[in-house]
Amino acid sequence: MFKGVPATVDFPDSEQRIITFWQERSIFHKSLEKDSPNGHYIFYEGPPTANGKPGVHHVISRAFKDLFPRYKTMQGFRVSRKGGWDTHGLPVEIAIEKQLGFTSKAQVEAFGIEKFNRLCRKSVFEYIQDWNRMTERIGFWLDLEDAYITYDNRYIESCWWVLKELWTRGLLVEDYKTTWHSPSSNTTLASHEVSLGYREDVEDPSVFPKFPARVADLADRGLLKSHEGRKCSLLAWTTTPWTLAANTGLAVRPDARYALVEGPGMRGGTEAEELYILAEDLLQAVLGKEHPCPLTTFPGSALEGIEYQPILMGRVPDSGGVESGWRVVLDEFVSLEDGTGIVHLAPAYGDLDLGRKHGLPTAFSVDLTGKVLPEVRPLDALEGAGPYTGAWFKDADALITQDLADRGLMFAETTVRHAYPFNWRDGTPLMNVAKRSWYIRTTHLKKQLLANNDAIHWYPDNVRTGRFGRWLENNVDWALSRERFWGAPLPIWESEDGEQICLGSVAELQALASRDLSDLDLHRPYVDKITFERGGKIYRRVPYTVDVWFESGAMPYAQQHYLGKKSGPRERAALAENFPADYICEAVDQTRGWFYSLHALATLLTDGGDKAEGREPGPLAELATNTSAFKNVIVLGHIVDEQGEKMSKSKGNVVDPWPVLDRQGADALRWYLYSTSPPEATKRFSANLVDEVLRDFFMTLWNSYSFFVLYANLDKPDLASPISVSERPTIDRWLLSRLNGLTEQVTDQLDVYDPTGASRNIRNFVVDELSNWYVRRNRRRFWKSANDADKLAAYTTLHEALCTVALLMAPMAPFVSEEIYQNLMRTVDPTAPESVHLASWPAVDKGLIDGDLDRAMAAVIRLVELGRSARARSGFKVRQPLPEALIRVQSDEELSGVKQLEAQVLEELNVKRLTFLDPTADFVEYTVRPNLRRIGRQLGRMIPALKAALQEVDGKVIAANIREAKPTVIELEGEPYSFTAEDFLLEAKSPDGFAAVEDRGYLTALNTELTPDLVREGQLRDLIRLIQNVRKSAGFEVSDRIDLGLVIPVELRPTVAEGRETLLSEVLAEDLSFGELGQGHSERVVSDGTEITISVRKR
RNA sequence: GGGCGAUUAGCUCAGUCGGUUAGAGCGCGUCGCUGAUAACGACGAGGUCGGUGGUUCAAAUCCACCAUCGCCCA
Repeated sequence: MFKGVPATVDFPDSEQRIITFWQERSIFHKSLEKDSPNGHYIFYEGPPTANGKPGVHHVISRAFKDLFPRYKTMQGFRVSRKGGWDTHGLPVEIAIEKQLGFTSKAQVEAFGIEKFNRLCRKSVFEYIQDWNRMTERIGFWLDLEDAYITYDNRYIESCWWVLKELWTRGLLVEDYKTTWHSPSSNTTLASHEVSLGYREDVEDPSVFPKFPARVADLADRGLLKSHEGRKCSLLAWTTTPWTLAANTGLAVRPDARYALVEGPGMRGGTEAEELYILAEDLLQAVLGKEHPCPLTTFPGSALEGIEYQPILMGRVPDSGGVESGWRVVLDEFVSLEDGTGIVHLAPAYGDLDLGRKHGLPTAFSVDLTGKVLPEVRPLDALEGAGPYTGAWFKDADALITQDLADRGLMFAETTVRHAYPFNWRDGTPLMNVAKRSWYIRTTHLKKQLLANNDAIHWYPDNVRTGRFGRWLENNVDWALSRERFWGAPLPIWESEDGEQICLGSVAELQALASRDLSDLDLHRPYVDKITFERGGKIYRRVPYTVDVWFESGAMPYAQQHYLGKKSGPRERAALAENFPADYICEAVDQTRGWFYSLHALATLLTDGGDKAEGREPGPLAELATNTSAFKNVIVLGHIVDEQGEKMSKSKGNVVDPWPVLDRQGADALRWYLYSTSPPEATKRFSANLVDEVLRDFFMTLWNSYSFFVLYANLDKPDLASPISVSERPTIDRWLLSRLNGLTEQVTDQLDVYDPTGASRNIRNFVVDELSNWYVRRNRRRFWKSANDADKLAAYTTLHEALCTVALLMAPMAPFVSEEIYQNLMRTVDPTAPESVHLASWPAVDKGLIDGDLDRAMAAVIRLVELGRSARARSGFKVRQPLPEALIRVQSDEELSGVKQLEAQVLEELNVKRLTFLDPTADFVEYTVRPNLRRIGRQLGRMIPALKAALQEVDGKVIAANIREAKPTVIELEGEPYSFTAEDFLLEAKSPDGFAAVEDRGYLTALNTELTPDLVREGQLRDLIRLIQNVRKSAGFEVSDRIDLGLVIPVELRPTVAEGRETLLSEVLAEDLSFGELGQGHSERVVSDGTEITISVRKR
C-alpha cells in the first residue's frame, strides 16, 4: 500500500518535512560514508562573505554547486563538501568605517587597529544564520560545521607557508607599482573604489610642451641639416603638467609617420621661427587647418634614441640610471587618436611599466600628500627650494604651464573635458603614482599558466580562450600587498637597513622571537608587535596585509591547514586526497578573482621547474605536476531583476529568495535556475517564471504520480514480480525505450556539465511523453476491472518510469525526487537505500532503446495531431466515431512502424479503420520541391532554374517515377540533369471530399460518412460522459459502485439497450433502471438538444 | 578606450553542417475534450530574427562595421 497522494500538493510544506527526514536520519552524513567504488570527486566551495543577507543571486551559485556533488555521489564517488567563509578585506573594513563615520585610514589608526579589527571580526558573521538557513532550505548539502574560515590562525598560517615557498623560489619580490593614490588621505585606493569615484566631464589642462631635441642626433640621421640654426622640438601633449618634472622619456609609435614642420613659437604666431616633430596624422589637429607642409616625413622608428633636454627638473633617486633617461623610445601603445603622437612618459606617475620596459629612470615631482617637491624647478633656476615647493599638485598645473610658456617651452595651452577619478569619499582628485609594493612574479610562469588553463574544462568553453585566456596572455605580476588592517598579514620582517626575511609558519617566528607564541592572534596589531633581533639588527614586520584574493586562492591548502613538509600526516593526506578539485562553480565576475587566484597559486606550487630558467620545482610538484587547482568549472551569468538591472544593495533591488521558497518551493526555484537558460546567460529573475515551472513541470509530474498511487492503491498490483518487458504491449516498450533514451541523454549531459539540457530533457519526457501521451493513452488500462497481465504491465511500466525519473531528477530537484522515491521505491522494496540520495544512478539498458519504435511513435503523434485538427474542421465531435482515417507518412519505414501502433491512432481519433497511403501513391496532386539539403551544394547556381522547372512539372509524374524507382530527368539551361527519389520532397495535397490536414509529408484525412451504428455509438459515449460527470458532482470516489437511473427520450432507448453492458461497466453501475432513483443524486442535463435526467446512488 | 558575451513573438527560450513555410512554453482570443491533471487538445492573433553592408543559387545562421545591454579591465 502506498501512502495516499492528494492530487494537489503544497511543495514547500513537503520540502520542510523532507529536510526534517534528512536531519533525523543523517542522510547527508551517510552519503559521505557510503561505498565509493569510484574514489573521490573533489569539490571546492568558493567562500562567500556573510556580512549581508543572501539574495536570490546567491541561491543560483549554491544550486549549481549542489548539483554535481549529488550526481557524483549517486555514481559511486565520495564527495566531501567542506564549507568556507571569506572574512577579510576591504568591503568589511569599509562597512565598519561607514559605521564609525570615518573617511580615511588615519582615523582608523587614531581609533586603534585593535578595536577596529575586533569590529570587523564581529561583523563578518552578522548574517551567518541567514546564510545557513538559506543553504539548508534550498537543499545545498555542505559541511558547515567544519567550514574553513579565512581569519582563522591556522588558515593564515597556511597562507604564510605558500608565501614562504614563493619567496624561497624568488617569486615573491618587492617593487614599484602604479597605483591610484588619494593624497588627501594618503591612501592607495582599491580599483573598485577608484571606479566609484570617476567623474565624467572634468575640466583639465591640455598642454603641448616642447622638448628641445639634440640637433646633432637629428642631423646624424639625416632628418635635419647639420647647419640648421633653428630650435627643433619634440612636441608632446599632456593633461597633467604637474608630472612634467618627472618626465624621463618620450614615446613614439614605430610604424606611424612623423613629420618635421616649421611653425611659430606658440600656436597663433605667424612666423615660422621654430621646427617641430610630431605625427603626420595630427598636424592639422595640433597646428591648425592651414599648417605648413612638412619639410620631411619619416617613420617613428627613425626617432629611436634621440636625446632631448628636460624642461623641468624633479627629484631623481641616486640609484636612478640617470644616464639612460630623456630620450625617445618606441612603443606600439602610442595612440594617434589625440595629442601629438609623442607621449610624455613620467614613470613615477602612471607610466611605470613603460619606464621599466624601456629602461627609463624614475623621477618624482610631488610627494604622497600631493605637495610639490622642493627639487622641482626650471633647469636654469638657482639652487635651493624650487618656486612651486609645497603647492598642491593640481594648483601647480597652472603655475608650471605659465612658467614654461614664459620660457618658450610651451607650444599651446588649452583645456579638455574628460573622465578623471576622485576620492569617492571626500571628492579630492587622485594621483596615479608609483609606490613600493610586493609582487608575486606570475609572469615568470606565464607559459605554464596558459598551458594549465588549456587543460581546464570551462563551461562555457569560450572563457578558456576568451575572458580567462586573454587575461592570462596579458598577465602582469600579481600585486599582493595592501596598506590595510583587516587581512592576513604579509609575513615579511625587515631590518632597519633593509634586510628582509619571510616566515612560513608561527614556529619559525617563535624560534626567532625566542618566546611562546601559541596564543598569538596573527592579525594586526598583535603580529606587528612581534620583533626580533638577528645578526645584531632589529627586525619589524612590514605594514602590509595581503590581497584577499590570495587568501581565497590558497584555500585548497589552507582549508587543510597544510604547511608542506612541516604538516602533520593528517593534513598531508587530506591535501593529497583533495587536490586538485574536479569541480567548482561561481559567477563570471570571479574570472579575475577566485578563478585566477586558485589557478595562479596552483600553477606556482605545482610548477615542474625549469632548469634553463634556473627555477626549482614547486613544493607540490611531487603531488601533482603542472596543474590548475580545478578541472571543471561552470561560469554563471548574473541574475538581474525583472527590469534587467543588476542587483545591488545600494539600488535596493536585491531579490529576497524567501517568498519564492515559501510559495513555490526550493525544487521549483532550482529547476527554474537550471533550465531557464544556459548557466552563463544573464538571467532576468521573475517569480512568475518560477510559477510557470511549478505548474508546467512539477504539477504535471505530481499528477502522474498521484494518478499512479490512486489506482495502485485500489488494485494492489504485485510490483515486486513484474512482467518481462518483451511480454508488455508495444506502448509500454515505447515508454521504456524513451525512458532509457532519456537516462542516456541526461547522463551524457550531466557528464559534460550541462544541467540545462538535462533538465529540459527530463521536463519534455515527463510532460509530453509520460503524462500527455503514455498516461492519457493508457488510462483505461488502469481503471478497467479485469486484473490481467496487461494491467500489471501498465502498472509496472508506469512505476518504473516514475522511479527512474525520480532518480534522474534527484541531483536537481532533491526534494520531490525524495518524496516519490520514498513512496514508490521504498514501499515496494524495503531493502532499497534509505534515501534517493544514497541510491545508485540509473544504468541505461541499451537493449530497451528502440529507435525505430521511437520514430514510429513520433509519427503516430504527428498523425494524431493532424487528425485532431481535421476533426475540429470537420465539425464532428471526438465522441462521434467516424468510419475511416486515411493517413500518409514520409517513408516506408515509418509506414510499417505506424502500422504496428495502429490501435493508438484508431482510439485517439475515434475512427473504425485506418487506410494507409503509400508515400508516393498516385492519390492526388503533389507539390514537388528540391531537397536542397541533399543536392543544394552540387547544383549551386542551377537551383533557381530547377525551382522554376519544378513549377511546370506534373507532380504525379515524379511520384510515378519514384514508385517505379526510375530517375527523373529535367533539362536545366539546356543540360539534362537526372534526379532520384531522395532528391525531391513530395507533398500530397489534400484529397477532395475528405476533412484532411497535411504538414511536411504527413497527412491525415477523415472519412465522415456516418452509419446508424456509428451514431448510436456516439450517443452512448456521450451518455457515459454525462453519467461520469454526475458521479463526480455527487462526490463519489472513482471506485464506488452505484445504481443508475435514467430518464431518456424514446430515440435513445435502442442505444441504451444495445450498449447496456458497456454502459454499466464504464460507470461502475450494478443496476440500471429507467426513472429517477429515490435517495439518490439526480441531475437534469441537456445534451445536443435532448433532455436527460440521470440519478446515481451509492450501493 | 580595450576585451568577452548577449540581442529571435508581449514574456522566457529553442533553432544542428547556411537549405524548403523560423519553432516551443507562458500569456491573449475562439472552439473543443475531460472520472489522473490547478490539466489537455484544435484554431487564431502576435516576428523588418537589433541595424547596415558584404559573401552565396540560398543567411536567424558566415564575414565586416554600427547600435543597445551586461560583465571584466583601463
